[in-house]
Amino acid sequence: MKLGVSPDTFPPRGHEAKRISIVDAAASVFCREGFAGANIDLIAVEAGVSRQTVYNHHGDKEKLFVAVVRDLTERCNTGIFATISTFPDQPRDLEADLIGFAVRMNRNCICNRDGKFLRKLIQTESERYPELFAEWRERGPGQTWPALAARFARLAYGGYLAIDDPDVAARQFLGLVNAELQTTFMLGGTPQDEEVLQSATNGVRTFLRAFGKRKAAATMEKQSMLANA
Amino acid sequence: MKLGVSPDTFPPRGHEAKRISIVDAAASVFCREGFAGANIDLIAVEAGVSRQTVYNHHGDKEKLFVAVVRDLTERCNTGIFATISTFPDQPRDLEADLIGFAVRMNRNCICNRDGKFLRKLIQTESERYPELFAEWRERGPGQTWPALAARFARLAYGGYLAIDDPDVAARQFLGLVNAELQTTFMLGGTPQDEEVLQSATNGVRTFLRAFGKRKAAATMEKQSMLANA
DNA sequence: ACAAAATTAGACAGTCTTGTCTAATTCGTC
DNA sequence: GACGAATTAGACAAGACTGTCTAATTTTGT
Repeated sequence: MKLGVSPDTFPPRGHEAKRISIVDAAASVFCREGFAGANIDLIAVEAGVSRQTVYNHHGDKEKLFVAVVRDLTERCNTGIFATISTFPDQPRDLEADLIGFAVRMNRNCICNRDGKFLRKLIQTESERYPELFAEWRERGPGQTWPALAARFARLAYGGYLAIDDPDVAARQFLGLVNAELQTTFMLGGTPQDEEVLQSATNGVRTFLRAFGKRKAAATMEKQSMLANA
Repeated sequence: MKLGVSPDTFPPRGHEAKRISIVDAAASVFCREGFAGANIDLIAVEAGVSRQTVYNHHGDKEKLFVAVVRDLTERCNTGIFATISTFPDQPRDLEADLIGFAVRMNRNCICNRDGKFLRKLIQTESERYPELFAEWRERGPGQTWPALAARFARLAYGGYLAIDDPDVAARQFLGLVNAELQTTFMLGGTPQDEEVLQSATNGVRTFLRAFGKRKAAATMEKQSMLANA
């Protein structure tokens, strides 16, 4: 039932541990019930602390909500940048490497607990906290899209892809790679590994049909490497 | 503030008019506040009826919610099928026609009032009403995706596109065409006409680079000639 | 082991909401 | 115009939740 840090039977020890446990439980409850439906008592129980401790740490429900979104944004950003750092700059097998990257992106950033929660909170409550989610937009997509676009630009510069606008290409890449998961995402579900792989494979193939250079560069490089060996 | 049918100052006349007015107001309030936060009094005021009338028509909050989702699903489906019927089966200018279709799809089905509301309700409350949204999945995407895929299949059969799997192509088409609107959608916003057109244009161009026949064939021929040289 | 700080359980007032009920009023239709 | 059905305003009980307070207990640092 409870995900992550704190089973109720083992109350978290230490000030910081409690803070994290509260934020985690709050994320879960806010997601399930929405801001209005979220019950502080339930959050407290789920975090394994008393209600008063929740108030001691975070003031009131609204401040707690803000803390949750900030925390999730930060953690998701970390994950996304970590994943972007695994982007195949010098691909051995472009198709396979891009599929692998797409799958990692999905599993580690979009389908994991933090990603699901943050996405749902954004969708659900963005109109109630415009400033908060404007902040998210800057620190989240505002940082990650350019980072990803830069990697595609490098791939194009290296002769692996024929791309006009790396920003557009980056967005289209993710759009393609997630094309078959949209309904599942809408319903808040988590796709099976198999579906993720399938969608990524189809997406990358289409992406390469549009932007690939017919493997000429890669093939020739591989051949020259073989020749050198 | 209020969209659509009933300004409070002109109470809706007639039984059916009231029912519609209530469902419309409820859709709006459920979206803004979430199920738990939605206030029946507010729905009544916004619908221009008394609270008791809401209960007379729909029983209780939960039944009202179900009625809202069913109504929105129905109306959205109608709109989507109407738009699909404008799909360019015998395109004059394939790129322009597909862009036009994509823009219509966005404006009439995704960005309009019903589309926005239904999407938000699905995202927000699907976990609370699994059966209801399973029903939506069947009657909505379950009907519309095959219909769209069939049009792409016809286009391929007519020699305009080189498509392996029309279902995949249909999903990738929408994924591409909306690729640049994702963040706006997440935040519940409505993109400007200009952004919709931009995203559709970029998306269709990429789609045709991947699946277009004449150009693709020509390009591939040129590339293979270069590779052979 | 001791003192300060943090945490706990529980009570509490105040507020809000849902769904029902009633009596008065308005609407649609003949 | 008159009758029955629909609608309205308002009161109401029952329940839920937030945020505060207190007194007792536990944890932490020294």
